[in-house]
Amino acid sequence: MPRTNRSGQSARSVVTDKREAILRAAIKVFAVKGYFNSKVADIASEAGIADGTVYLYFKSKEEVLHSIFDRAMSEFIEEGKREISLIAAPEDRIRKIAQLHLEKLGSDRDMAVVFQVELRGSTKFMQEFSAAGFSEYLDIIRQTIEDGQKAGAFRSDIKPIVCAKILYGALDEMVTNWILSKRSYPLAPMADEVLRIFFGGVMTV
Amino acid sequence: MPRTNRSGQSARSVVTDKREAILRAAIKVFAVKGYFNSKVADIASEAGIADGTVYLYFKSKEEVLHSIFDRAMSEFIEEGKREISLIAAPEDRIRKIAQLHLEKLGSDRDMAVVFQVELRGSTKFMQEFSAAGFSEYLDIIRQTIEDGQKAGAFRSDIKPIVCAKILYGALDEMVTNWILSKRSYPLAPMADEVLRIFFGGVMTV
DNA sequence: GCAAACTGAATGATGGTTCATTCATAATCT
DNA sequence: AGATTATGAATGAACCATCATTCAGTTTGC
Repeated sequence: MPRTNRSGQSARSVVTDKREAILRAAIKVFAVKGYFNSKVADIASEAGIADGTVYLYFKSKEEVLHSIFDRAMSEFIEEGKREISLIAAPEDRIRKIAQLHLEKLGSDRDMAVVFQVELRGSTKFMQEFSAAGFSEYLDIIRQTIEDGQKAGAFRSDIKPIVCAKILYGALDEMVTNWILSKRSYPLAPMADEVLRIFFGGVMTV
Repeated sequence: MPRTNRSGQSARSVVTDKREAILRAAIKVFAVKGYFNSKVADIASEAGIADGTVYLYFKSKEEVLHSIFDRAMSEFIEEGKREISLIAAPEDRIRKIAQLHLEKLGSDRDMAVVFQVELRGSTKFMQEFSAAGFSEYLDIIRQTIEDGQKAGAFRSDIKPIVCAKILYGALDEMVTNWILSKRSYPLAPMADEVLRIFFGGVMTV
């Protein structure tokens, strides 16, 4: 039962709303039960619609999962690029990336679970995701490191791409641990700890 | 058809062999198709036995996956502890851990895929795995860092546990990238690159 | 009143698990 | 030693619960 549009709200926005509702419901259901253990009926029920309605908006259960990734990733990349363009120093850019990464995932636990867990549930998904947004993200980090090397801020005896993977891996592990932790704590502040080691290393000077 | 026991080899070793065969087959099948997309029939076929035989050695498909983790992880931890006990300096111990981590996973791609991908396919598995071996592994790293801090080799303004997660996360990302990469390259040498940054940081001094 | 949106029961494929049966080998008997 | 019986590992066809997907009918919006 589409929401009555008192004003000029057209069918277009209703469609968007329902699509949105299905995606939100799917994120929640996937986060709790896992992709393979989630039934389409679960998603429909969570969204308060009939099973068949899901298929009016998505071709298949798998497409629902894909849509979740695509939307979240392109939003994230877009915001990231925008924020970064406002910052000059590579060092500060890296700091902003780390903060954004942890803020975004730390502010939506269900989404974080889907990203950290479901995305990695099959090499197939990982390959597809990798092709889609992940490699672009990694490349932004890589490029920033490279700029930092040219500017003399970062050591030049390390490969930028390896460096980018290390930072990503460290952040990623913070998120995974945060998800699995029984205790509840804010994720974003971990960025500082990660950066302190990433920038300065663990050895005493 | 049990192998004839010319000597004192009893049924015991036959049982172990077949269990082993099933586990090896499962690792291969899971690595290629993913846990949820693998049929028990696939595993049986790969092992050259009948479907039902799998259930003579394992309670369920899920127990097969669990056994893979348990065995591999306890072997790895055991070997790690042994090797580390021979080394005195915390810095060298960390180096050895990183090398072992990448050597082990780099020497068995199928096993690596199962560990990097299937293990993370559901929060349930992750929780169980976490309880089992992962937290012990992380704790070994943590303890080593702590020793290093006491010995004055590592900075004391960083939490050992966070530090351990960062190292683990970085190594883990190396493995994941190695798995997904189309190119084939040796994984173990990446340890040096990771350690250079982990120890010294990326900033110019 | 008709087109679009929605419903949810029915369908059909899938695949984990079971179990009646087979058969090679070991144990026992003569 | 040879014949007979017992054992239990192995088999694989069949069972049946589980969903993803479909579609004929209903409701809603204009």
